[in-house]
Amino acid sequence: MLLTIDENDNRPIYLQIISQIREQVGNGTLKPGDELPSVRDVADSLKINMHTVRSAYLKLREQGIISMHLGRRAKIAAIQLQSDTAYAEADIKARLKELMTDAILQGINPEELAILVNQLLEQLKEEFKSDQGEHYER
Amino acid sequence: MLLTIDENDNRPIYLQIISQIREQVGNGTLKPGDELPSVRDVADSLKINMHTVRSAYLKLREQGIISMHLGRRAKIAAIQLQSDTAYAEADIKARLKELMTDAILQGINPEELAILVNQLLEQLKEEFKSDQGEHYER
DNA sequence: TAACTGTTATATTATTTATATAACAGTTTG
DNA sequence: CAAACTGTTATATAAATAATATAACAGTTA
Repeated sequence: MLLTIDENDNRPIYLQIISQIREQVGNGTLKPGDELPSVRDVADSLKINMHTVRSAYLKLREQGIISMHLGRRAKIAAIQLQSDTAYAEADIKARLKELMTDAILQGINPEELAILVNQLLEQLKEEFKSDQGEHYER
Repeated sequence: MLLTIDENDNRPIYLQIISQIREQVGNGTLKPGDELPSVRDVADSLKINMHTVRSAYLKLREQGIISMHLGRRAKIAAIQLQSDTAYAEADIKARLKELMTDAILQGINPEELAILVNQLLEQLKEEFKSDQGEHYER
C-alpha cells in the first residue's frame, strides 16, 4: 500500500495518512477485508514513529473505516458505519461552501469550478458503481 | 459585522474568524473598502483575546483579503491578489477530491452530491456576477 | 489633545503533534 | 511449543501551535 508524506502539506502527518487511506478506500484501491501494513512497517518505511501511524489508525477505527484487534493486523472494515446521514450532509455542505468561496477568492471562477467538480463527480460515480462488491469479516 | 465562535468546530478560533470573513467577502456581505471592527472590539464581543483576533487579521492580510495600517482601521482590500492560479487550482482540486470521497464514505451518494454541488454553484455564480462593482482605496 | 487605531514585546498556560523506549498481551507461523 | 509477529499500554520528552495577559509604543481620527 502506498503512503507518502507531503512536506508541502501543512497538515500533521497522522492526518495525511488518514486522508490517503480514506482516499484509497473511497476509490476502491483498498477494499473491505484488505489488510493494512503494521504500524511498525509503515513507521519504518516513512521514517516516522510507530505511534504517529497508530494515532492515524485509531482515528480511522473511530470513523469505522478500519478494524483493529490486539495481535491481529488492521484491516479495512467490512461495514462502513454510515453515521447519521443528515448530519453528514450538513457537514459536507458547509465544507463544500467554504471550499468554493475559497476557490473563487483565489481567482477560479465558477465556470472553471463547475468543470472541475463535474469531472470529479463522473469519476467518482463510476468508481461507486463498480464498488458494490463482496463484503466479509471473520 | 457578524462573527461567532462555534464550540463544535474543532478548528482554532482564529481560523474560524478567517473563514467567516472570507465567507462574507465571498458572498458580498463585505465589499472592498468596508471597514472591519477593531481587533479590540471583536475580542471584547467574542470574549477572546485581542491577539487572537489580530492573528486572524494578519493571515487575511497575507492572503490579500484585507489591508491593515498602523493607526487606521482594517478594511477589505480593494484588489484581491489572486495568487498563482495554477497552484490554487491544484490545491482546490485536491481538497475537493478529499471532500467528495469523505461524502461518499459517509453515505452520501454521488447523485445527492451532484445536486448539492450544483445548487451551491448556481448560487455562487449569481453572487459572482453581481459582484463586479466599484473598487476603491485611498 | 484625547480617544481611538494597529504594533511590538514579553511571559505564561494549555493543547496538539511527534518522538523515544520499554514492556505487555494477544495472534500467527515455523 | 517457541519465536516472530501483531496491536496496546505506559511514561517521558520535545517542539510547535493556539490562546491569554499586560503593557507600552506609534500612528490616525475626532
